[in-house]
Amino acid sequence: MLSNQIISWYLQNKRDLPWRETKNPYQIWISEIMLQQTRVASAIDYFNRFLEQFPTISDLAKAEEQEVLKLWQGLGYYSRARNLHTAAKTIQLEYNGVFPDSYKEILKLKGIGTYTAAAIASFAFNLPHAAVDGNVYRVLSRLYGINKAIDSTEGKKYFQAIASETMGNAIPEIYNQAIIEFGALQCIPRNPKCDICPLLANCFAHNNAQVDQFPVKSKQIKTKNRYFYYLFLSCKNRFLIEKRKKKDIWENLFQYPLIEYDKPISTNELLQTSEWKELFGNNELVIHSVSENVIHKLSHQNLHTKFIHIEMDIDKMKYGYIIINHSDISEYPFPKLIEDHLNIMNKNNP
DNA sequence: AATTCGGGGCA
DNA sequence: TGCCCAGAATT
Repeated sequence: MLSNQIISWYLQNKRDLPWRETKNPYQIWISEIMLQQTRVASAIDYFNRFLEQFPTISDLAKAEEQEVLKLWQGLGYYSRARNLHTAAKTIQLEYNGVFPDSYKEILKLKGIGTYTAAAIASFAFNLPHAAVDGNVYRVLSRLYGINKAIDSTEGKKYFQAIASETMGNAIPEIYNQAIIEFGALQCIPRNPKCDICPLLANCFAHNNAQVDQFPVKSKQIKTKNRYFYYLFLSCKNRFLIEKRKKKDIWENLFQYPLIEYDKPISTNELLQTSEWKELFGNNELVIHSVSENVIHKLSHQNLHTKFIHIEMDIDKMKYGYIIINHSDISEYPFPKLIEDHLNIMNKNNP
């Protein structure tokens, strides 16, 4: 039986991962959120730090969002951290602090979709729900030669049904881990290890020399270019930041005052913009330096960025910005782009 | 149904 | 460089 073959492979090849040492639904929940669109290797340190600072649901629910985001700094997809915090407060209020133990209730929580609900339900409570993630799409599509697009509504529904069938009566908590691990280590995206695959004889993709044709995706990503001019306004050990509040990248993270333009412009042109004039008025300032163009690449955006280092009396800046000391950086969550610049400034001026 | 949300690893 | 990663929410 297929599920037994996969489980057998798993028991011989599985990795030791911190979230596999617990049945605590809270800890499993944290791991699953962190692992959304994120590699295992990237998540491990974040997982350990997070549980050290927030050992229980109650600790997380009582925290400030800013603390949660700070722990998430660098991991990306920050709505995960905001939703995690929201859901912790929901569990505290509506479930008396006890993590819900049914798929239906788990699915209601903010930031938990069908995959994560099935994962938690099976890993923590051994409930029979097939968890279908990117690994499972890849394994099943190759095994059965399924050419339905995994990013279409029809495809998702179809794969969910096939996944449930394939799971059969296998032990959910083990089977789900097994097929996911199989996809992560054995049936990997490029150059899968078919030469040592236990499912080789029954694999449609391999038997038809189409391993690189699965899974099928319909949409393709297109990237936009944005042009950021970050103003590093410093005076001795202090500088200005602001909180990003719009529904855009990095919501509720902090950054330097920003002038964004729809096309690249020179520093001289920047000085003529209405944004610049609005910002500084007649204040005296000295442009200490202008950085090289830093291209920060996100999945859907290329951020062409320059850091303008300006020395001035920052107490004369208009209301709306936060003046912080360099020693207080650890209290504010910053995007990687800003974090990198802060590290450079810190290295040059310790 | 299509778009948007980070950042890193790898051939 | 392009693709993908233990996806979900929003439009």
